[in-house]
Amino acid sequence: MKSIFTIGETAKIHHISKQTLIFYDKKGLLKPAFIDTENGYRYYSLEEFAALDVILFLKFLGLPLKKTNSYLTDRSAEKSIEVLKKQKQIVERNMSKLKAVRAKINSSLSVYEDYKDWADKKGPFIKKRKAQHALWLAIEPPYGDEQVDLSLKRLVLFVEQEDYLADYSMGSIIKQEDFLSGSLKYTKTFIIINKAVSNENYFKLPSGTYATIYHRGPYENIGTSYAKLLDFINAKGYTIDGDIKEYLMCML
Amino acid sequence: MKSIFTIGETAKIHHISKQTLIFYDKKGLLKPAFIDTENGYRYYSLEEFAALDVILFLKFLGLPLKKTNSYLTDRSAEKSIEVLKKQKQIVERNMSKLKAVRAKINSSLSVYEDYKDWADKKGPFIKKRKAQHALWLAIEPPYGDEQVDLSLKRLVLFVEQEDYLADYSMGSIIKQEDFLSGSLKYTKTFIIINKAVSNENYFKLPSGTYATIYHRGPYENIGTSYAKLLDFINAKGYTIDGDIKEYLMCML
DNA sequence: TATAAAGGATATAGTAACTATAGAGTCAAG
DNA sequence: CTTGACTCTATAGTTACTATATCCTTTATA
Repeated sequence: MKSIFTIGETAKIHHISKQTLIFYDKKGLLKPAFIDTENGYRYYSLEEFAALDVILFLKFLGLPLKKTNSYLTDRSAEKSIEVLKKQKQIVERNMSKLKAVRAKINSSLSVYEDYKDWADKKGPFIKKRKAQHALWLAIEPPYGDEQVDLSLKRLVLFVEQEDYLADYSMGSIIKQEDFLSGSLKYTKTFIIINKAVSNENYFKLPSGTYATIYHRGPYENIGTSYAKLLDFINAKGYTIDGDIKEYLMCML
Repeated sequence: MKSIFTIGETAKIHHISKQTLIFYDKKGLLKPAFIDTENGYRYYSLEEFAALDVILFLKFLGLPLKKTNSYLTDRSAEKSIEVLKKQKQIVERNMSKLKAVRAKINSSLSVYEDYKDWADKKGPFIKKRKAQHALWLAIEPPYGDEQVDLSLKRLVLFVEQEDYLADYSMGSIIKQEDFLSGSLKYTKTFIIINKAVSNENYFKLPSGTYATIYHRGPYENIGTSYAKLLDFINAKGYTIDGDIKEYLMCML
């Protein structure tokens, strides 16, 4: 049994271009079953199909062609099993990466939907929020913009090599008493991470009901937004539980 | 708040090279927040981090940089949501592709493990097999090698554009009565697919107990393997139920 | 304050894995 | 026997970096 296929058929069946097959031939990755000595036409058989399947498969997994080549040079059941097992691991890794990405998309989406919903209302509103994991860092006196910046930068650099950074969702914290007295003094910064970690600077942003306002425009005017928020809270007769968190939001 | 980071810090944090950042700058994909006019040093802020995150994210999803660029040129919550939703689809698609790949790996692995287990015994053996989906095609008289080839080729070409091709697991069928009378006449070919399809040529290879032998070496000697198989069946007093399936096996 | 290492800049060339195009020969159907 | 689909080789172009060389700037240490 040795069904033969032309280069065009082979390409079509595997959804690749003829040039790619010629390219693989030149690279020694996949030689045709034989070449017609008269006209130089390439002919492929089912054996090459199986090999090509492996090549495209490894390609899908992001393996460089050189490695694929070395895999294919000595073929045996043992080698095949080894390769397949390795691929299995890669697939699992990609799977979990994709899952993480999906989670990230969903969380980003909810933030944006949320923002879009409330953007036009401009005023403060009440929103139930899920608990979030975070790391905090103290801001040094005199609690000015520069100190806030430095603290945020340190936080980012700190979580740098860890893979638990959810996204660049971060901000600063104003103590409840300062907020109530109208003084907007930032004493801590925080950054949202994707899981609880054992670190003395870890804290959990509790789930609950949050009074929220979005501020847009020059940062100097942040005071007016906070004034509105305080008015809103007082008007509704709410009691504040915990410190005030100001999120930094960057458009995509 | 505008923490600034050097190119080195930015690269390190995002696990990419400085050159890549310079490259993105040149391509207009990601300009630094500002450039020091004195020394030409690039400085990045958290806003660029968010954008870079998106870039790397879309890159992970295999989006070409040009498209990423066009996405980033007009930023808005609406646009972000649109992009995120599109990405979500891509992620889902990749997920299901990976799942299919995993299934394929597992099935291939079981075939190879199976083969390895029995390869050295050389003789026939009994094996429980799961049900499989397949498509068959008639072989035209005089049922010679050439006709088998043509039939197999037709099968492959037939399932070409469908995405239900499990792998190139295929072969030919000998009728039970022909096998018992010692005449190895192939009357049908088949190809394994990954699901049931509504096609008149679809059939299900039932789960059950199969007497099996692996044949290696020149194809002309296949007769001796079949003889061994028949002896084995007779010696054990088994009754054959259904026709004989000969699988074509290609090493990876 | 001098100096060396670390980090920054530009510019150019090279790489992987194709893709596109040109120019010419081959095959198969009507 | 022609026409159109298919094949060949060869070369150039593309994408997204990566490597290398050469030089300038900043910063930590002697």
